[in-house]
Amino acid sequence: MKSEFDLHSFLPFLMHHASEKLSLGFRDIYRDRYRMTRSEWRVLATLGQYGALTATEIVTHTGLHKTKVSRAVFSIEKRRWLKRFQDENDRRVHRLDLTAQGKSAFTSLCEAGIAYDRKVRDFLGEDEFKRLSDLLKRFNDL
Amino acid sequence: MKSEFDLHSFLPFLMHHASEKLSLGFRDIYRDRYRMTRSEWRVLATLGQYGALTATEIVTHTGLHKTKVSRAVFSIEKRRWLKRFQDENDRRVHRLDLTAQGKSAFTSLCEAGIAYDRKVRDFLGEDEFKRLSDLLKRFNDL
DNA sequence: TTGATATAGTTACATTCGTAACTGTAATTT
DNA sequence: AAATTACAGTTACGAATGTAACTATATCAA
Repeated sequence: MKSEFDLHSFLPFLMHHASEKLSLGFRDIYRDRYRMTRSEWRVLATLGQYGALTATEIVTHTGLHKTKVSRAVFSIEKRRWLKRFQDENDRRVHRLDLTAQGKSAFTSLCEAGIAYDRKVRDFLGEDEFKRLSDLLKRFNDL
Repeated sequence: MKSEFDLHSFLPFLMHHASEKLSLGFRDIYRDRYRMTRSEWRVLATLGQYGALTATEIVTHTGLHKTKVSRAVFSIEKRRWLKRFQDENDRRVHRLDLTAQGKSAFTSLCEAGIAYDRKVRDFLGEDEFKRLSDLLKRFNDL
């Protein structure tokens, strides 16, 4: 009814759509190539990038819920893509470290990620791409 | 490991985070005020904005999966916020129309939406806000 | 020290989700 | 008109999710 409100111009709606489009485009890759979920991909990417971490550190890096991390770690472990090492000083903690297989999957997906990134960059244009990235980063402070 | 890939600069990741931040900020409002889910809010907003529609039309407008629409319509109907009218020419189809209660909930959430929009606009600045909206719209063509 | 509190990580449970299969109706082909 | 195909919408089912409760360990306070 009347009112100045328009769902299609509402930023949360707009943002969600763009985000889904973008996420799903890349999800097809890790899903088809390795049958991975998004949580699994993120955990793999974080471990690949930073080396051995604890589950809590992965939560901090990714913003994933700790139960998602717990489950993702479990299923990555089942594939033998990572190993746990109990921390000697604090026995609650496990260091999680990618195996050679895990690293090689990570490398393969990194390449795909870089290619995907290039595709999006070409689509938006270099300047706009940069502008968008910067704008999105500001939301961390919202 | 080496490689130029950085998850925190990866656009799908960046976008997802910004999107979640933004969506959840507004979700708190319709969730706390009416115990609604995101799908329900979107269906309500679409019917509120466009008047009576069929489920399929709602799918087209919102991009929601048809099962989500089906379920959201069912639960909005249960609250007596909408009524169904069977189409006379095509008995597969139902026109969905908000009741007075539904309209008043829509109006109330519209106001909240406009206020939220203003908040985000103030945060980003008018120019940046506009720029971001335009950039996001481009993803429809990706 | 012991008792209380905090933290790392997992698990149980109820809810939500997406895929695919289904029901009922309409449109098209033979 | 009968058979086939297409479409609107719902439902069944398995997978994924979030909340809250839990286990085990560590830290802090009395």
